[in-house]
Amino acid sequence: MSRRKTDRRVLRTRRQLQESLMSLVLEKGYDAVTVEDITERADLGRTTFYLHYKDKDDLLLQSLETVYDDLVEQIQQRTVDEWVADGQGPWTLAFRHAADNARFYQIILSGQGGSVIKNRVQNYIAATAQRTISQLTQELGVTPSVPLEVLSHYIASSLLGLIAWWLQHDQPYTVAEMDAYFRQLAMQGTTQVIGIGL
Amino acid sequence: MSRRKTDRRVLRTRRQLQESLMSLVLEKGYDAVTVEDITERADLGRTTFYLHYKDKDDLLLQSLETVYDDLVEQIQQRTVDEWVADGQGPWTLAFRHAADNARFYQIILSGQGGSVIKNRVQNYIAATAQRTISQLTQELGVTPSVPLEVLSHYIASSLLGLIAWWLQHDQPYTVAEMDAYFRQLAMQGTTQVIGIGL
DNA sequence: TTATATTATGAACACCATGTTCGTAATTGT
DNA sequence: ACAATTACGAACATGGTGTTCATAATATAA
Repeated sequence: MSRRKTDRRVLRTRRQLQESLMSLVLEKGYDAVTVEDITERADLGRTTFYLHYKDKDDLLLQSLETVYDDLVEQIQQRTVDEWVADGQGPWTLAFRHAADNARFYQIILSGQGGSVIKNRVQNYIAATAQRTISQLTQELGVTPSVPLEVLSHYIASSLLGLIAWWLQHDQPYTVAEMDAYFRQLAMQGTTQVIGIGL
Repeated sequence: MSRRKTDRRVLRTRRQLQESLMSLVLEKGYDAVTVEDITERADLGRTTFYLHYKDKDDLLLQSLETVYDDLVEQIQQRTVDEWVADGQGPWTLAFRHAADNARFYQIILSGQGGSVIKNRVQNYIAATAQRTISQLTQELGVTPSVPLEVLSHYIASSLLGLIAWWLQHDQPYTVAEMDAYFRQLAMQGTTQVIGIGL
């Protein structure tokens, strides 16, 4: 007993299902993919799918969590001081990651993709942002004039919104440009960006 | 001949379908509503639905357009000077409109609601913002340091994102507070909001 | 290696929503 | 009143979902 998740079959099955979904999304879009499509490509019985996941959304969300583990590590490895020193922010990595998996996010973020997905990703970003900002303000001993939650969700939605727009228009600007634009908008505000004095 | 859309039956049918959808969404959510639900409540044959709309999304989108006509008029009736003079922006109306139809947008914007809906609304806001900003910069004779499209989509996504968060958390702040927060964030930027000098 | 528990299988099933067809009835504008 | 349009409803084909169950395959622990 107490043989938790060591069973090779389980790991193998889940990995195949995740890979199958990813590749199918790139070919047919998200909505068009059926559970049977997935299991067929994975060389598994359709019944097996429901042995591991509740539905298609469930599979995608768990897959994304796996994917994000890399990103989270990258972000958390750098200290706040380093971000400030670089004059960059965690969003640089976000733009890069999005560009690397452009076709995938183009579909997922289009809204065509699963219904709840985009919101989940946004909440994830917001939570990360909140942690970072909270840490930053404590180190500097300052107090934001806007509730932390409002602040973090503002950043998360604008960042994800820009990324979605950027990808859907086939990246009309480089990663560096988008990073610069976002930095100006988020940090200095639209007033200065537009060119109005104060 | 040339009796375009004057037929009472057509107008009556479409109005009933729209009203039925709206009320059903408030009761069951968006996904849970079926075409039969709609036609049943509207006292119409299911076949009739397909005589007017392609599917559920089609009906919702056309309904929203109707709803937005009011909002657009309100916004366009005020000149840029008036907005600047007030120290407000069109977003004030957006927060108010959202609050007035809170339960509806709570569902629609949750992502649970139709897949493409949220994106459409966002694009609509972005387009409106772009028109407004374009007009503003021409009057003032300034040139933004960020492409207009980037700017407008930044504003649109952050505004809609904040509204969505605000509604999903049952409006933890007043309209006035949210308006003030958004104004600070959008215009002055996060740097000043957080409390970092420059 | 053997025993036992776990997992994969595939056929079958019930279910439900979708979108279309077609002949008929009702209503409308002229 | 007449011709055109629209609403009707029953029927049908389609297709995906999620579940059940008996059976086979496979992994783990002893």
